[in-house]
Amino acid sequence: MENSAGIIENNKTQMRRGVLEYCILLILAGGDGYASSIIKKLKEVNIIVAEGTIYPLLIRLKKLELLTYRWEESTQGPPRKYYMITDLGREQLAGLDAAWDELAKGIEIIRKGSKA
Amino acid sequence: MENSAGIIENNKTQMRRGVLEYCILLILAGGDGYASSIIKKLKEVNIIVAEGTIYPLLIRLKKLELLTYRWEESTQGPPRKYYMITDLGREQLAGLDAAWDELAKGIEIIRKGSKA
DNA sequence: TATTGGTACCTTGTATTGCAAGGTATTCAA
DNA sequence: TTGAATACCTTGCAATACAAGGTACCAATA
Repeated sequence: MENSAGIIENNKTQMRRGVLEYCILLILAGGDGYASSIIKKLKEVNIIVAEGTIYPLLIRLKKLELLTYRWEESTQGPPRKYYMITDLGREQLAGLDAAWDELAKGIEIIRKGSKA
Repeated sequence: MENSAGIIENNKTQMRRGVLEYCILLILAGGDGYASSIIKKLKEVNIIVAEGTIYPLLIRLKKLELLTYRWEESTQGPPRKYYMITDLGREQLAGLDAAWDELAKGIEIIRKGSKA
């Protein structure tokens, strides 16, 4: 699928890219969560992510020691892997905050310029 | 390079991803330009892009008929390929505007929530 | 007439990574 | 014991940013 009609959908996917790690760290900075709960939170703000995206991502962030996890029993099914942000994770998150702000600002400037 | 020290740099790259097509359309909506002039404009707002990124991208957008180009002589060197946005390009740009707004809004919400 | 520097174009190969699709395991209720 | 819901995870594909390397044009200078 590579006709111009599909560009928007494709680009939404691309825009999510790179922002996802940031979003996960943001969400976990506000409280522990497991894969499904994170997906749900993202969906609530219209950022749609697939399971196959989240799991490898959480594993990667854990390897980088930005996250850790603990197992917790659930009354609703199998045990859940609750992820928690680490101190290092919070440190990196601050950097990502700045990176996002810079990007958003840059785009804002271009946007204003393009209307002139 | 995949230690936690490199995460920020890596993520800045990832954040650019998907936003780049949007930026190029935005810039060209404000006036025609050629590869180097686009790179320069992006650099002015701290969005750093390599040549090897821009050229394939312009070619792709041209194939999708969001852009066209004309050759124009330069007094400063070889002729330049000036890209122009098409009507279809403007149409798609409107969609990308909306996609960006939605993403930015989503992140803003998560951000506020994570500080609570 | 070289040669050098600046500008501009483009391609190839690699690494990253989102996602669709497919798979396993646990709990509970019918 | 069967089915639905919930949770976990992996494999393979496709998209794409970038580093590195290459070609070509123009003007000034040696």
